[in-house]
Amino acid sequence: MDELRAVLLGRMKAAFDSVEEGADPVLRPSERADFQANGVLPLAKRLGRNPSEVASQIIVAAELDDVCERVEVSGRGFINLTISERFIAGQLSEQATDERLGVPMASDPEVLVVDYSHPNVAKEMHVGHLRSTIIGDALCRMLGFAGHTVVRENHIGDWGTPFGMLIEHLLDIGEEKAVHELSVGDLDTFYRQAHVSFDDDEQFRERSRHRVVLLQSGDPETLRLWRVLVERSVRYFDDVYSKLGVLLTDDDIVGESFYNDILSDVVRDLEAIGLLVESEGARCVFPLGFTNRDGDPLPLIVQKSDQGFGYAATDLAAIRDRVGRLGAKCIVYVVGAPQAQHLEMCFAVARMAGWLPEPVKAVHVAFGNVLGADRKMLRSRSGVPVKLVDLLDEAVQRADAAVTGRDPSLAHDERDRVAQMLGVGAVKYADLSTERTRDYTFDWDRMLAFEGNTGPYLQYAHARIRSIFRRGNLSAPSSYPTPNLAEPAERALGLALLGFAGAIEATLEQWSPSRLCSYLFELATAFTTFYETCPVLKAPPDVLPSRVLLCELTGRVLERGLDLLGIQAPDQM
RNA sequence: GCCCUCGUAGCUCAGCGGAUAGAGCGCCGGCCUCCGGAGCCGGGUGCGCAGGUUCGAGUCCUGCCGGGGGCGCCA
Repeated sequence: MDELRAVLLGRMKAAFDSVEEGADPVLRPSERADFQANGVLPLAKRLGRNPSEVASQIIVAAELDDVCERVEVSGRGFINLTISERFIAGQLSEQATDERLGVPMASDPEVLVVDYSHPNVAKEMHVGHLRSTIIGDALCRMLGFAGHTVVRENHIGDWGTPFGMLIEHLLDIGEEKAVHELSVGDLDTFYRQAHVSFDDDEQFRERSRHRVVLLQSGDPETLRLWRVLVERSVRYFDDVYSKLGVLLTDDDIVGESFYNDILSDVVRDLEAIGLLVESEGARCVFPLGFTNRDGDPLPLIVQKSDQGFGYAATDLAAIRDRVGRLGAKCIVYVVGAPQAQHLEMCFAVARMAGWLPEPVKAVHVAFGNVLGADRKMLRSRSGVPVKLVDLLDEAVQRADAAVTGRDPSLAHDERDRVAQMLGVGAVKYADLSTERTRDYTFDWDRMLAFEGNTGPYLQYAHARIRSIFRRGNLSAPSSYPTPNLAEPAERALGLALLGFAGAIEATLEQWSPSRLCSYLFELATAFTTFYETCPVLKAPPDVLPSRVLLCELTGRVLERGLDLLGIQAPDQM
């Protein structure tokens, strides 16, 4: 199905081509009409011609009679386009019968690897993991919906020197107690105590170092203890993921340890290519364009002076594996902004080594911090980072309080379910709706508000639609009429509905779920205006089916849109 | 010191080189015999500063100011 914007763009492009091959129409939404083409001015400038004359020529060439009811040149050469009601209505009929709601499948489906969440074994998940996990989740959902093959990879921290300390601590408190602590999700205590011992006890430090050696040399008992830590932690992560409602499963876990066996190959191959340089005892690659504070070349340390492998080695191995074994055409890293330089260096080295050959892309989807009311990194009263589970539990609790009493007809278990959807949805939406590169301030009252650009507002709009269907004893129509858009609110809602595909496209282009959030908010706003001015159940018989269609379609777009963000939409709330 | 990033209304945030820079919250004023008032309509002072590129700059470039981050063996 041809989406409205795509049709317009096609016509305009052809018309611009007829004046100058390849000229960009610069088609944009307009406040003065439905769309405007801004490309005339630069084109006329290049050709040294009169803008309004060029505009007229383009309008004739575009042949928009079946799409637009009004096409006019205004200002110094803008082309304003007003879509005809008939065309909008026709597009809506198509969208309504389309299971994909007008969203086209990608014309060039690719294999994409998305690296996100990556918690550390035996370490608490905090709000820092929240952003990576839900932004990554939303992107995976949208990429999949767009028809791409998405490989989710959860690169958990399951290897490295801290494991000497963690295993020794496990032995000190006893395996049974350790398993218990990890099982009930008390990872903070476990990790902190291990660290305290490491800091205070020279003997413990010595044992830890020795344990690292045992681990790396494959000592069976040490490996068994290591597995206990990993398995227990993974179970805990699963609990959090299930609370959060994200797609990640155990099958997506590709931890750092997965690459152990090929790290030496990475180093060997870098050496064979001649990229490896020994510096201060470490084996490094110096990619061009990176300097340290003295202006000297900055190394990517692949193998440390103690012969251990740095995380750069693991990251390089992962790139090679993802391109080579998985056939990735694009690798997406949903990782905090501070790692920008490290990732760029890894990408640069991988390119030099030929492990990231030209058409293959590597993208850093960076994000900012979650701040508390004091504008600093969100922390609990005691000053430690907030546990993700605590955050989610509180969200559900607050949502439950908000729902209680609002709708007495809800049964208790149903209310619990709704509180779950609202609370978790509110947290996710608050995060996703902020442009990801910015820091954002965490504020319970705002994110759980039922007004404004919030999760609950969108869920509410959806629930109202369902309510109409319940009250009117309506079911989803089996065939769709051509909608009547005589009322301005009907027309505006219709146009908003047709923007769904474009919103998803923009989101993926910029790897920024906030684009889809903005769209859904606009759609919900357009719906509420429609809802206020256009009665549905009490509508005259000739427009009733049309309004039912608009409601039904809006409900589906909202539900699908929220779903692509990883947010559930209850039928009542 | 160098590099990255952010700076938009009282607050929280949108703005893909285009016309008079938009929402939400809060504040003020309207609207309901009406499908869920958790609503709708109206009301406004703002792009950190200074240059530059452009027919046109919140958007691109340079410098400065301010917040955050990074800058060799933690991941």
